[in-house]
Amino acid sequence: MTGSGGGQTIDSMVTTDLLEHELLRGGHRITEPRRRLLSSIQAMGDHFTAEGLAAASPGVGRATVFRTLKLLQEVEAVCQVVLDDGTLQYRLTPNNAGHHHHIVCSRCGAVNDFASCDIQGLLAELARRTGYDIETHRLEVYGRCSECREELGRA
Amino acid sequence: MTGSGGGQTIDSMVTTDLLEHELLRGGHRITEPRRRLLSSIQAMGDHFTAEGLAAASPGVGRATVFRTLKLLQEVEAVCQVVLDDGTLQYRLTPNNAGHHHHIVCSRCGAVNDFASCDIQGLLAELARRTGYDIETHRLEVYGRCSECREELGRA
DNA sequence: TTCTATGCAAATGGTTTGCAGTCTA
DNA sequence: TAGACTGCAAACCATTTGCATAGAA
Repeated sequence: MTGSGGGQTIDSMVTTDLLEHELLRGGHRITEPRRRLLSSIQAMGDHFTAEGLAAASPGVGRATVFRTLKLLQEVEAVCQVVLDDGTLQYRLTPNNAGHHHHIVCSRCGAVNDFASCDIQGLLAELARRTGYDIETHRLEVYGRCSECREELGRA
Repeated sequence: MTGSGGGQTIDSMVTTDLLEHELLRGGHRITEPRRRLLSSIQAMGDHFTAEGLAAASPGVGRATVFRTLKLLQEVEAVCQVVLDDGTLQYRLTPNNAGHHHHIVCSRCGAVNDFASCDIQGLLAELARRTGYDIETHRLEVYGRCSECREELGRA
């Protein structure tokens, strides 16, 4: 269950391997606690909190959780998701995708990504109007995922 | 200096009055500490931090700063700005504008608003593709304001 | 063996809460 | 006067840091 072979889907195996690979590429070591964290991360699916990750990885110190999380961010293996209420969640970066955004379910917390950045036009005009040299942007979309909509509809 | 008459511009006076008005409309009282905070807020211009507001309002307790800040947010008189690094800033809501976004200078921290939400098309397609019922979104743009660009260019 | 990574616990930064006293409407 | 508001200090929560130890290369 915690190993990297088990009954996992090919996707999750690849994901874990990718994570380890990213760490190695960044010049970091693959240690037991890190392996456990990576495993927990992919077991938790599309989104997780630092707190949840710590809870799902007993025996791993809190500091290590945060240190590893920061490492994974540097290596761009995971990214932060800003929730509606300002809370932070984390998410596996999809296939090392570079720039992308999140659409978050405000009920169940599910996170999906989208890369289509049709705001380039908007940004260009914004740059023209404000005189800014635009570097980046942060776009998070909030709503109800289809599952939650169904559940609510039934209730 | 702390009063509402002083050498202030008409704009800032109006702003302060608007703030007081919003508080009243929300069923809240206008007290001395609050008056001081409102005054500090408009004196600080387009953006400020809780910390800065507290510093600019000596004699007003930290708790009151945060309580008032929360109040002003509820009344939609000020809004939060998420900085590049995840830090929070606050900003006067421009003319009670409803939905709007921020463009933040990553060097000097200046904040400007823009309301042009040309992402409706993007959001619509996103809704279609993901099955989400989209409620809101958060868009923050980061870059260098024209002044900072000039300064850097000169250096 | 060397140097990175870990765990613990204490420190931190930012924000919130409890409470008795103060002030506004 | 009644109840909202305040200041203080303590409580909180999430994250970070110091340090001695354990582990990977």
